[in-house]
Amino acid sequence: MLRLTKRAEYGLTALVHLVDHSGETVSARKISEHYSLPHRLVGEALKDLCRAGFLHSERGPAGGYQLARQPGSLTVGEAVAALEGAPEGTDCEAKALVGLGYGPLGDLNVESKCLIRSPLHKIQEDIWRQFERTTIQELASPEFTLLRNERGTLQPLQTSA
Amino acid sequence: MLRLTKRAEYGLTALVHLVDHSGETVSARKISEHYSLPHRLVGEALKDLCRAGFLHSERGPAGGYQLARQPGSLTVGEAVAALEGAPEGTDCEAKALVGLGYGPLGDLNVESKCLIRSPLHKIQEDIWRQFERTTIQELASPEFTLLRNERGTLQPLQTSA
DNA sequence: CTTAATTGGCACCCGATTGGTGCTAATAGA
DNA sequence: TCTATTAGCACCAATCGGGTGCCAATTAAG
Repeated sequence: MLRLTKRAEYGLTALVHLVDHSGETVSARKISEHYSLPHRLVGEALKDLCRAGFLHSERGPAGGYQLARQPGSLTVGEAVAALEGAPEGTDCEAKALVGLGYGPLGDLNVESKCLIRSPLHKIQEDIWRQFERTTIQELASPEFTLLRNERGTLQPLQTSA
Repeated sequence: MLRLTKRAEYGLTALVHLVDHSGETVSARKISEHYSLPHRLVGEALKDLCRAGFLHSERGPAGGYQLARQPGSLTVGEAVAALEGAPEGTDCEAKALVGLGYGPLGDLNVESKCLIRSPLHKIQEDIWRQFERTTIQELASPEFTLLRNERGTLQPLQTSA
């Protein structure tokens, strides 16, 4: 539960590989063979990342993919969103709309249920904030992450907040 | 993606209701009707929570459920674990074991893939830490949560760390 | 020019998971 | 006795995710 899809896992793995091989043009087959993953799915994930503009692609026998952005500026959140789609709002939001009169169910006091919405929504937001705070640079070089951990795992970055 | 199951959603909703009606014995049917949810599934969720020891149950026409623990000491993580099962480790862990020689695939350099494991695992742990830091008391009374937010959303609790 | 290896873009299948229900006990109040 | 509840399953149907098939477009190498 609360797990990432294989598509996201493969995509992040490929991103890490591309970070470790910056400048090279690496094919989906190379990546899949290197990590012993189904090469077709790795290809699909790479297509997603390419469609999102995170990668450059070249066709042909010497083709492959290359990072189009700096590893430190591409976040896990962006990548996961491109690989799995944007986080869907809880359907409780829809019911909140119903409670506000946008639906056919008027007299049900559904709104009281949605007392639960905001805290759960907050948790979801915290999760995503975590994703958006982690860059693929940190994925590729764990020591980078370890440094940040010494300062406090969940500490907000001082620049923004 | 990264969503909770309906079972967990209904269970948390029921817990919030029981917090708001502390001392009363409320039946699954009452809760389901109040929030217009499928009463059988609400019942299943309540059974789970009861099996986990979070609720007291009484049978018979006047039966129902009651909180067995203080709302401030029952965390969302505990409830979700009881409703959805414990968080399964990434199968990348299994592959890490393979990389260490516990499996039939020896020469694949799978371990390099698992460079991605620790950061992703860390993210998963952060998510769970978030769940275990949030109590159903906070779910039931959002203003409680708001107070905590003013002190910094992701700040570790000072008691433990 | 031909061939091969790649990306691009779908459609599709199959197995697992999930939402939801049926059924039958056990309990207990009216 | 009757009824409304919890307890514990088994089961079904729909959705979703992992994975594959297929074909077109591109491009390097022969």
